[in-house]
Amino acid sequence: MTDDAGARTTVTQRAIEEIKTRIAMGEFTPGQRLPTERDLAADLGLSRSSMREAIRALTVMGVLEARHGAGIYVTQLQPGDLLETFGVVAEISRGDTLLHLVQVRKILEPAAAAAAAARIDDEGLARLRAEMTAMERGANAEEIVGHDLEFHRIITEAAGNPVLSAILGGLNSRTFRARVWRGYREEGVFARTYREHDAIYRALVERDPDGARVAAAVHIGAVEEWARRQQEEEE
Amino acid sequence: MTDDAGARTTVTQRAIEEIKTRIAMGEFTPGQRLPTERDLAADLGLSRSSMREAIRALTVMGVLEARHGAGIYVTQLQPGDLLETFGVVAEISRGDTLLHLVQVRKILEPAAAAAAAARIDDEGLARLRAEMTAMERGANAEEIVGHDLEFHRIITEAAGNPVLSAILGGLNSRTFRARVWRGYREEGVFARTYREHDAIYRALVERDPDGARVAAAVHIGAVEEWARRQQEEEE
DNA sequence: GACGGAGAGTGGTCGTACCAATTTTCAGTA
DNA sequence: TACTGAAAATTGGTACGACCACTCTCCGTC
Repeated sequence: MTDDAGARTTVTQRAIEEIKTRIAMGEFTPGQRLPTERDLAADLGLSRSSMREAIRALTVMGVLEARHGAGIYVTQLQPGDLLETFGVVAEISRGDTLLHLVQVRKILEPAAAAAAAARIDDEGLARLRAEMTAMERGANAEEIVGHDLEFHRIITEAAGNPVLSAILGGLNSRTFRARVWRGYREEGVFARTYREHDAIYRALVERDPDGARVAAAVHIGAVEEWARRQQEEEE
Repeated sequence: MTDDAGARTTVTQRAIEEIKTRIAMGEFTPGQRLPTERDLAADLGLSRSSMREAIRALTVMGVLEARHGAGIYVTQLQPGDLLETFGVVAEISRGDTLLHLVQVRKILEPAAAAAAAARIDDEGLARLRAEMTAMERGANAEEIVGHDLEFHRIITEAAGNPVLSAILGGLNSRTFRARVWRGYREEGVFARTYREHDAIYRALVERDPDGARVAAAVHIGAVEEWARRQQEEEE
């Protein structure tokens, strides 16, 4: 406040950057309990209120976790933590961005399916089978969405890249998924989806990366068609 | 505080969700000025301090922007806004996650290069040429890093998908890039990088999507080798 | 009409008091 | 001595009020 470093910034933003830097430099490590809010505020030279704002920001970013009465902890800093807010883009976007988002999925999901074809174990395959069955039996859209999500999540996990999982997890948020299912008004869409899931599943069973890649691309292609229609309706 | 919805949450978190919902439902629109902090707090039934924490969180998420003395605004909600914190994963990660991050780039950058081959205009090509020249003339690592980043950014922009641009923007953060360049200790690495950039550039000039895809994959493959060595050294 | 200054409004910061959840300490009992 | 339960202390969460720093609007003057 007395001294501005040329750029107009806030003490809270400075505290955010300082904590991030200390983490990046290894001074604060994954899972570590930090000093108390009060001590951090004193250490970094700002009020407790402003420090709380910084902590809230870092919490939302997945860097810190506040436990009421117990202290402030650095998260494990896993991609799942750090990309927690990634889903907001899927929740909020419409029109153009929705389409662009699906097009990114069209790049990533075939690659994930190909990697999964090489790596998925028998338990993973059994769980995929179970999700497909549960989807068939689904009583309502919400249940179907849940199993649809789980089907994709199992494949993505099997690909073995947590960054990829976190990104696809965000792109595949429940809210977004429910929008897609609600947007499917034509008859026969469930049957087609089931067939597409089955094609992916069979390629995984055969350990056929290219087959899985193509099947996933066809499947996402249908979602892309939907998103393109959404975009056109909004114009 | 008087009424908990089963799950233990905070009034601040509730306010965050409420604002997000109002945006997703179209009640608050891109670029709109929101009611004042004081009014929002009264409207949502919490204190101004807690409301400020919520606003800070939404600001860091790229959903809102606070202008000192002028009010709180909804951002344009573009992918570049909403994925602003995406870069934290690149800034903080090391070891395994660094490698996984590069592997995601290895999926996305070839796809971006292929799309760019179909779409880039003459101006884009000229700018790529200029960045390659500037990189050759770079006086120090920082300058080289800047032009390296810009080279990749031009290609990604030319692909025409803002979600993809934002993701690769985050994966390609300056901090991360500087780490890679600092990690390059062998001789000849600059020359190889230049050759790889040139191969990408030539494929773009030829409007050859597959050529661009392969050239980009080779280029990222080298970064992957570096990340793999980083991981092994840390074990 | 243009410019400058004053006042009002609004975000940013600080400090204090108190509440809500967790952890630690202490006393009592077996 | 060890264990348990209650009380005290600690720590995050919330609210409030005062004041500072910045922006915007309005009004007066040239």
